[in-house]
Amino acid sequence: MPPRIKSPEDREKLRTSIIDAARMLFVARGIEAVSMREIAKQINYSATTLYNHFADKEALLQAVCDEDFLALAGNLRAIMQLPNLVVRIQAFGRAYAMFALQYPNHYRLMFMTPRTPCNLDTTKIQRGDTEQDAYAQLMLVVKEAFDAHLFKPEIADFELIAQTMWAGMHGVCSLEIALGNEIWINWAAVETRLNLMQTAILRGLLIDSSDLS
Amino acid sequence: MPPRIKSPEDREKLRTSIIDAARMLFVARGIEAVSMREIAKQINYSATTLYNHFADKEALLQAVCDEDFLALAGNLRAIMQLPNLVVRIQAFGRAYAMFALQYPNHYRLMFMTPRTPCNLDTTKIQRGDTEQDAYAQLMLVVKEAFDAHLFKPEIADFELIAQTMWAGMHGVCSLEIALGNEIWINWAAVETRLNLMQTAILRGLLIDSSDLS
DNA sequence: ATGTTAATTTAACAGTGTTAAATTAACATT
DNA sequence: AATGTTAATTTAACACTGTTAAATTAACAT
Repeated sequence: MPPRIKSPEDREKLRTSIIDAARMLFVARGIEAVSMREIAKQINYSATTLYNHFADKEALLQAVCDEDFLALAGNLRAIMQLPNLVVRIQAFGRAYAMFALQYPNHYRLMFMTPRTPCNLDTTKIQRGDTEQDAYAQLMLVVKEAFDAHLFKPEIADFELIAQTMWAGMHGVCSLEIALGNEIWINWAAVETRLNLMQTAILRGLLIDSSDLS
Repeated sequence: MPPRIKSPEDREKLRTSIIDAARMLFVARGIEAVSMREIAKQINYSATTLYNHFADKEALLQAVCDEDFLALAGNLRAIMQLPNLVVRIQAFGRAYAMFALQYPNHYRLMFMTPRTPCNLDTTKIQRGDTEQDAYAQLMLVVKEAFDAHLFKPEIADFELIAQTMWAGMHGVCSLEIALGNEIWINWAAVETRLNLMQTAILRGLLIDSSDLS
C-alpha cells in the first residue's frame, strides 16, 4: 500500500504518472487491449484509485490525448520559423506524418477513433492557441500563404485549403496504420506515397508549383 | 428453442442471418458496443451457436466485412462503364466516398481499424478480381488512364498514383467520420472538401486538367 | 489519546468473449 | 416401435472488463 498523498503537488504527480502509464500501455498494445487494472498495477495502485483522478476510462484517454496534442504542437512549433512559405508547408506536413507513423497507436487514438466530441470544458488545450493547437498552427501557415496569394484564386476559403492538405496527409498515414500490412495491396513505400500526396495536392492548389521537390 | 438445422442449405441460411444481424447492430451502434449475446438474441439463438459458425468475434467481423467489400465493388462496377476516363475516375472516387459516408460504422470496420491482416484463406473475396475487389477496380481505372498517358510523365508507377488518389478520398472521409463532430474545427461542408480534394489531386497528377469540374 | 478527513483498497455488480459439458432434436438401425 | 448415433443447441462456467458502494487506513488536527 503506497503512502497516502495529501499535498496538491503530489496529487498532480500521481495524476501524471497515471497518464504516463496509460500512454505507455496504449502505445505498446493498443487502446482497447489495455485495462484499467493493468494501468493501475503498472504504478502499484489499485484500479479504483484511477477513478479518483479520472471520471472513467474515456476521461483518462482524453487526458492522454491532450498531452499528445500538446507534444505534436511542440514538434511543429520549430517548423513555423522556416522562412520560405512553401517549404514551411511541406515541412509541416512531413513532421505531422512522422509523428503519425512513429506513434501509430497514439495517432489512432487522436485522429482515427470516433468518440464523443472533445469536451471543451474538461480539456486543458486552448483550442485556437497557436502554441498548443496543431490545427491552429496549420491554419496559421496556410493563411499566411493564402494572404500572399500563393494559392489559385478560384479557391476562396483558406480553411478549406488547410483541411484538404490535412486530409491528404492523414489519408496516407491512416491507411498505412490501418492497412499497411495487408498483403493483397502492393503498397509503394510510405515515404514515396507521402511525397506524391504532398506534391500532387500542392500542384493542385498552388499557382506556381514550378519548384516543388 | 429453434428447430435444429441439418441440411447444408439451412446451415448457410443461418450463417448469413448471423452476418446480417451482426451487420445491422454494428452499423447502428458501432463495433465494440455490440456483444455476441446481443447478436444471438436478435435471431433468437444462444450466443454459443454463433461459435458453431465463426471461430470468434473477429472471424464474424471478417465475414461481415467480406460481404461489404463485395457490396462496395458492386456499387462501383456500374461506374466502370463510363466512357470518359477522367469522368470515370471522378465518379469512382465520388461513389467510394458516398459509400463511406453512408455507412460510417461500416467504413470504420473496413478501412479505419487495424487488425490482423486479412487471412486470404478464410476470406471469400477473390483479391485482384475486378468483379469483387474494389481495389482491383481502382487499379484498372487508373491503369487505363495511365496507359493513355493522361498522367504527368515523371510519375512512373500507376499503382502509386492509385494509392494516392485512394488516400486522398479516404483522408476526407475518415476525418469526417472520426472528427466530423468536433466543434473546435470549423469544417467546410464535406461535399466541398471532397470536391476540392479530388480536383486538387487530379490537377496535381494529370497532364491536362483544363476541364475539371 | 481521540476525532476527522480523505486517500486507498476490498468486494461486489453487471457485463464481456469464450468454452466444456450437458441437453435434445432429428436421423438411421435393429 | 424401440434403440442408438450424431450433431445442433443450450446451460453453466471461467476469466476478464469498467465501474461503484462500502470498508479500511494513513495522516492530520484537536
